[in-house]
Amino acid sequence: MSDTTHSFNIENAKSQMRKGFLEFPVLLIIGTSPTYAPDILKQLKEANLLVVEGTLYPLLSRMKRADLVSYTWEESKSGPPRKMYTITKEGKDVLAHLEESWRALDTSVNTLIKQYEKGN
Amino acid sequence: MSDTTHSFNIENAKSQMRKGFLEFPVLLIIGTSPTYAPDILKQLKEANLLVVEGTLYPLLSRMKRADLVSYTWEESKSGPPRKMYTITKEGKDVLAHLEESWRALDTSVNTLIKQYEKGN
DNA sequence: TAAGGTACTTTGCATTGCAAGGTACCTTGA
DNA sequence: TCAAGGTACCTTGCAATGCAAAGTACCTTA
Repeated sequence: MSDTTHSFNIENAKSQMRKGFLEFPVLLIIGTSPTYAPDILKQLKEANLLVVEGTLYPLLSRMKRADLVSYTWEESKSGPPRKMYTITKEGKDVLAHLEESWRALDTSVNTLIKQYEKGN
Repeated sequence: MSDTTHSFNIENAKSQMRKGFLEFPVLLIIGTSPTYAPDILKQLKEANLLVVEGTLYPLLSRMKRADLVSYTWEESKSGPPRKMYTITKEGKDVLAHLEESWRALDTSVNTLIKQYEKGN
């Protein structure tokens, strides 16, 4: 019930998968290994999922607010301190649902593509 | 250059793939065979891509405005006339780009998933 | 000819993505 | 030592999407 107050409601994971797509890859990256924003941007870029600061920072804030991730400040040898993000237990649960939704979407779309190509 | 005036600019097909995802499956459906809105809704539902009228109709209008689809009125034996949508030449071109973007996205995400699962 | 089904449209809101601009910390080298 | 440049984080304002809900209009049929 308390889930309805924020946007990471598991029940509409499928809807979320379409509306706000980026939380999925970002959560995957943080889930793989704790990181901070500029590194996430770099990884997204390497994966050909271009995202910019103005998109990522608000997204991270939302995920923090929804308790999908947590962060600790960590000193750097080359500049100001970094917010190192780590996935939470709840984040892992949501991630599992997002992954399921992704696979369903993947299957659906690829089916539509096959139908399209069958007709030339 | 005139492409920048509407939202189906091929150059940001990749960005579009994330922001407005639905145009891709809808264009696939219309491209496979001419149809009208309620039938598109039915096909999307069968593909587990739930969409509602309030989303689909404006999307169809946008695609019409961008010349990705055209329509003709067609009489029905069970109610008011229908707007039968057909994909245009330009629509097929855009669809090819969207498909390419989709495959890239598909690969990227599945790579991130594998990396995540490798670390447990 | 009224009732109900089918089809299309519009309005208003919440949310996302992004460009652009801003703040603050830290290192380095002149 | 302190200015310059790099790194990191944050915010604001706009355009666009997704959706619920309400509305219009056509057509069949009982």
